[in-house]
Amino acid sequence: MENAKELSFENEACRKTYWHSCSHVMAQAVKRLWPEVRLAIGPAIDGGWYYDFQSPFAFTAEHLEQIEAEMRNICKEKLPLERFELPRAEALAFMQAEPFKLELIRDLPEDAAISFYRQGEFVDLCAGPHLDSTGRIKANAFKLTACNAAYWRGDSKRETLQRIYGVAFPKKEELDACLARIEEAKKRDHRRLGRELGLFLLLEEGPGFPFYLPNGMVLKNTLIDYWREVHKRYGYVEISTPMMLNRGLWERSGHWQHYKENMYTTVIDETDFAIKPMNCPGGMLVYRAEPHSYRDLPLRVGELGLVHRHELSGALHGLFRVRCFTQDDAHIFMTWDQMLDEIKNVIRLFDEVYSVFGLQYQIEVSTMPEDHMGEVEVWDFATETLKKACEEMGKSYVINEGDGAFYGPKLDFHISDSLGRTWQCGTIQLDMQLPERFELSYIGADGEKHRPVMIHRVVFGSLERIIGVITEHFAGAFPLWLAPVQVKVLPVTDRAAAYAEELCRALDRSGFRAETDRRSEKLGYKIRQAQAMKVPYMAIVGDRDLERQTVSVRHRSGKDLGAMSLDAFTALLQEERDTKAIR
RNA sequence: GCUACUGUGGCUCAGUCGGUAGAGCAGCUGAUUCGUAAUCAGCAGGUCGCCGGUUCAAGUCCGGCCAGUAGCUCCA
Repeated sequence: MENAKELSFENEACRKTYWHSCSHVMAQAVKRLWPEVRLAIGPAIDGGWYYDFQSPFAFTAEHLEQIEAEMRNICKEKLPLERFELPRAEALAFMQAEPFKLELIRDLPEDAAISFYRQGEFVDLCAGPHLDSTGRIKANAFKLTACNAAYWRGDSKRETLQRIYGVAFPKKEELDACLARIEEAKKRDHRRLGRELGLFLLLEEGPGFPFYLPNGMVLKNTLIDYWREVHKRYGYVEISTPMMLNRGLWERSGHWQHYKENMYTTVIDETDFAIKPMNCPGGMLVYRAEPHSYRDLPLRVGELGLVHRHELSGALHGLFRVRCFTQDDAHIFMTWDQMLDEIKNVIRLFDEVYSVFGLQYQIEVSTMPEDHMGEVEVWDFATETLKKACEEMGKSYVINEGDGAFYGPKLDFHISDSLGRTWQCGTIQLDMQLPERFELSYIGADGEKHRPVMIHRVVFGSLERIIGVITEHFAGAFPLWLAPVQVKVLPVTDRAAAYAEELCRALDRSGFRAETDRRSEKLGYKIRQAQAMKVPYMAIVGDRDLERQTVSVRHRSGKDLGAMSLDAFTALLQEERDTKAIR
């Protein structure tokens, strides 16, 4: 008989089975400790499992420890997990004490075989599969990581349940590594780094409205410079549309009817106005302002648009989810024939941008939702074109069934950072509706008016989100080209202060962001502070350097690059900056 | 918005059974001039998130708001 060590954790199905059994063991432990707690559902998820409970009291960290202890007992008891089936009526009777389970059973098809799993005194409604014994679970290699609220069936109008999350591995060392990763992620939290590095501020006076500090502004502007350079190369033009437009415009775009809850509105001269939550309607007006020829297409119009959305207070999260942000938007107007090539062109651009940051990504194709507008055939064609573009670019993708916008299917780019966490940033959304609503047209080769297709796309998602992502990805140690301060000049004594200032000015003239730390502190102290600010290079100058007209260069990695001439140092910096190297 | 939790000087935290606040770091001043991750001394800084209640007395108890954290919902 195989033992737990031989369990394959390589494949997803095996991991999910293991975690699913863990969730049953956890539920069993909870029922042993507090029989009055009601069971909802407990699936395996990416990286672990959860179980939702309805409990008369709130679970705390102490409760989780109690549950873990009981789970270890259950593992030691080596209870076999046995499957059995019951006809519907008996199943309902059997689960009568569990109202959530009853609801689940009632929602199963009339003729479905209703399966259960038993382990000792505990039985749960479950389709399986499971491990054959609770003894297979490594008792020292799991942990209950969190307890939080969740709605029954994900519906905010229904009961609020308590969800307990857990992680488990076949070996204790893997659990420890996982917990260490969680700790590392905390250290990289962009909200903490944002404060420490002087990037941005979030204040009570403006919930969800970030303030940019000088260092954050350098970072943001550098990203914008790069964005403009790339987009120019890919054939984009740039526009800017107003922050506030009248009600008629938002009614035409459909936002007034469908998005009003999220919009900030006001009245000016007895007319309703709304602050833009999206840039597209303004972009439509620009397109419509003059006639277009098929020769102009594809027309790629970029806009770094500042948008405001009244997000739910509980949804706000650092720079990842704010109420005011700059989308690196672009609207591309084209013919149906151009769609495939144009989408490939956008994917190419995304590829280039993400690789500069050393970010990997996974593409998701979101297909037609139930609540949609337009003909099914048009949707099919558009969706197939998105898939084909990925395939021709050699990109794999997963399908996200029914998750498209009501106006068209989309490609979502899920970026994964250096800790393997994923973030949704880039998206390419086909829009078959706005050109219709705004009656956009172009004159074809046949001299007739035609309706263009449009795509919305963002690479960064928003400047705020990408700043948050790369701050955590680089743990605040930005590559030279992005670093707010690139060189810190550190005089060892006051005798070298003037020389230090001179060096700093020379670096500035060469286009580098350099600062001098002239305080009469010891060198070690100044280095410590420069390190804390993650400044890429420290240019140390003392009597020796003064005498030989050199600079002693230290990299933030701790590496001492020794004394060199200013020219040599500048050349080194230039090479690293211009290649956007990650060091 | 919902559930749970949190809210003390710029930051990290202490404050015991309610008796009108402490530390370290950062800051400022002075001394020190010291070559690769913390020199020493002194000074200054808080109506304890806000409003109300209980009490002779509230940072400490109660209520309501606000903000934040974890998640749910939503999403760039």
